[in-house]
This record gives sequence, structure tokens and C-alpha cells, in this order.
Amino acid sequence: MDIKPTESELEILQVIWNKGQCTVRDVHEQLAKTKDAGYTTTLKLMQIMHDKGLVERDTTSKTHLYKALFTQERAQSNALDKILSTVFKGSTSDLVIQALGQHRASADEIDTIKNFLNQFDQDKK
Amino acid sequence: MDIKPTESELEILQVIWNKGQCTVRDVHEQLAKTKDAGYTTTLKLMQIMHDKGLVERDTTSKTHLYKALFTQERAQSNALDKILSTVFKGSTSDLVIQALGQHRASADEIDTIKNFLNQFDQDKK
DNA sequence: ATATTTGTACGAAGAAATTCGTATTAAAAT
DNA sequence: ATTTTAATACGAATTTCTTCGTACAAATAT
Repeated sequence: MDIKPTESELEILQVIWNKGQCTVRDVHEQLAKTKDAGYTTTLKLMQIMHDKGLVERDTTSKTHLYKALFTQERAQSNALDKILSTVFKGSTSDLVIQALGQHRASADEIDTIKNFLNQFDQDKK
Repeated sequence: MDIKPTESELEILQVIWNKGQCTVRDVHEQLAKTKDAGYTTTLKLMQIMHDKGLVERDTTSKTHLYKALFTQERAQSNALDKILSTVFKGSTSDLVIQALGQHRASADEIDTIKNFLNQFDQDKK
């Protein structure tokens, strides 16, 4: 079973991951900042996501509450796999170098990454 | 103007980037290894890509030759931007660390990345 | 010369994703 | 109590992507 949210579904999931839990209105208002789609469009999408099993919802009160059914880490992992195979010929180092070159990381971030790499070396021994 | 190849278009572009230049048959045979779609499907897709301006083609001889009109680097850059904003909350270091954790890099690759990071420090001075 | 193979063009069907209008119900405000 | 507001449900239109069949033309083989 493969989880593959569409583009729009990912936009919605992002909002849900940030807030932890969302009403349709929460999501819609967040999206409205950068996009313009009608409220019922967002509603419908979230209902479809529920049908697909991407989210669960609490229907106790009139206004339903949605939660994600898979983690952002999982989505990250899928997204990385996908672009690695489609545009990076499978080369993780190409990906990493391009990412770092394109979006300058802060000194702190660079340190974090270096530490991460060093810890790797230790594993090898 | 935003370049946004679809999933199938990316599969085709990948083949073109590898060979530099391709006939429809070249592409089709490569794809056939992992997929099964009819020849005319591939043909049609490539024609559409031409309409969209993703590729150019040389129609001098009967068998047309296709070339990509944008680089793989550009596609990589777009892909990274997209997943950074949709699933990584914009954090490059999260992306890098997750990528390295998920797809163990070789010692050589790790060195390459380290050097890249060090060179970064120098830039800062 | 003729038949076969190999190619392009292109319409159209099918599938998937997105968008929205209308109906209906529940809650809140007057 | 009644009106207004805010919510869900859901069908249906639209758009985008994918797939394929058929027609036709050029090159190749017989």
C-alpha cells in the first residue's frame, strides 16, 4: 500500500501538521493567504482525503476536526525517494550538494550537518 | 513562466538527459524496461512536451530527434524547492539530514559533502 | 514494383484531480 | 420564534494527464 497524496492534498496536510488538528475553516483560511479557492473546494478535498484514509476526523460536534493519519517524516521520506529517482539519478550526494548550494544554510545548520556526518564515520568503525 | 513537467514527462526527460538526444523509440525502449505502455503513448507524450516547449526536435529526417530544452539541474532545483516548501517547512538542514539518514552514502560521497561544507566556511571569511 | 516495417499525426476515450453550486441541517444571534 | 450564519454532503462540471487506436506516409526488404 503506497501513500501518495496529490499536490493539493499535500498543501492541506502541511496545514494540519503545523496545527496538529484542524477544522476545514482553519485549513481554508491558511490556504486563502496564498491561493484562492472556494471554501467548499477545500471541504471536498478534505472529505476525499478522509475517504482515502489520509486523515481521520472527529465528528462529535457539528464542526469536524481533522488529524493526519501519517507523519510528515513519512511524507518527507516519500518525497525524497521520488525526486532521487526522477531527477537525481539516485545520487544522494548530488541532492545534498545541490540543496546546500541553492539554499544557503546558516552556520548552525552547517555544524549540525557536519556532526551528523562525523557520527556516520563512527558507525563505520 | 513556470516549468512543471508531469510525472510521465519527467520519466521521459530522464531518458533524454541521459542520452543527450533521443528518438521516440529510444525513449520508449528504455521505459519499456520498467513500465508497459504502448509506443504511441510515448510518442504522444513527447509531442505534447514539444507543444509545451519542454523539448525541441529536429524533423529533418523521418525519424525525429528530441532534445531537452531545460537542464536536469533546473529540474533538480525546482524539485528541491517544491519539496522544501511542501514537506520540509523550508528547512534545508532537515532535508539534508533526512536524505543522508535514509540513503546511506558511501565514504567517498561523505567526503565530497564534507569538503563542500568546508569550502562554505571559507566563503564566509 | 510491391509488401512490410517503421515512423508521425491526431482524435478521442478514460482516469484522476480540482472546482464549485445547491441542498440541507445545526447553531447562534436577534 | 425567527432569521441569519456557518457547517457538511454531494452531484456534477471542468480541467489535466494518460492511454490508445486508426490513418497515413516514408523507408526498407522482398
